[in-house]
Amino acid sequence: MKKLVAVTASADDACCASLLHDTLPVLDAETLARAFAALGDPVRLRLFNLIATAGEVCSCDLLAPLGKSQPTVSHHTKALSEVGLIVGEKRGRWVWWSVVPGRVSELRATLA
Amino acid sequence: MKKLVAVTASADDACCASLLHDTLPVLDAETLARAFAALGDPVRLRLFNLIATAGEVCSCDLLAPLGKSQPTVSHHTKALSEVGLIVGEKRGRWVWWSVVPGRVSELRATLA
DNA sequence: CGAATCTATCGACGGTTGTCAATCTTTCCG
DNA sequence: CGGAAAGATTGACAACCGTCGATAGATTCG
Repeated sequence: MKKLVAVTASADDACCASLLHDTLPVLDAETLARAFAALGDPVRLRLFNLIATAGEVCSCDLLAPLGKSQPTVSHHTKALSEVGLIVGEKRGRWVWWSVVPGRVSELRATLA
Repeated sequence: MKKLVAVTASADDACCASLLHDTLPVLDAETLARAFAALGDPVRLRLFNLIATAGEVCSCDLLAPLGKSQPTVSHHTKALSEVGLIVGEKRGRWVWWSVVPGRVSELRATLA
């Protein structure tokens, strides 16, 4: 562990002024990272992109474009919805998925 | 596997028109997803944010704010640089890290 | 009610990942 | 040269993740 405060004036033993403070609170980082991680799988990223492009998509139409089994697609939609990136509305037998614009904006703002 | 084309006019056996095509090429999704995954760890997201905020940071100043061991920080900087989000310039004994704006823009564009 | 269909859950398996201690490499300076 | 310091690499281990088959739940239709 590095010492946090230089008591004496000897600054030549450090490469720079240091004392960086976290602009991203640890708790927020945890939540944001979980959202980024949700997009960190190629299948899920394409899934997210399909929904974002189409506006509203039902699960049954995601199997063919993604080339994955039904349980796998269900697993991924759950992962994306758990971090708030998409939301599903059940209409009859089908579930219609759409993106949550506000949540996406938060991620974009983190990359400013 | 679901049939991709409805030969007959019986559309009542599907919930919608389907025939979604991938707007995100599979290969691009692979690369983009790896970048998002790199931001999908809380420590790495804070690390990235520290560098983005400070503009230029040397590795030795990242240990204290992150509270992680030197090998772990090195592991994370490597992960971020391998996906092109940050780049390190070696000056003498130290390595100075900075973000790659173009790469970050690509990620932001994916969230448009 | 009963059959059919869409979706979610469970269990399991193989692969990946975050972490640290120990060690090696590179660079500076006396 | 030789010691010191920064950073990278290696090895190991526990935890997590993507995937699928099988199964259960929910909803519509006959």
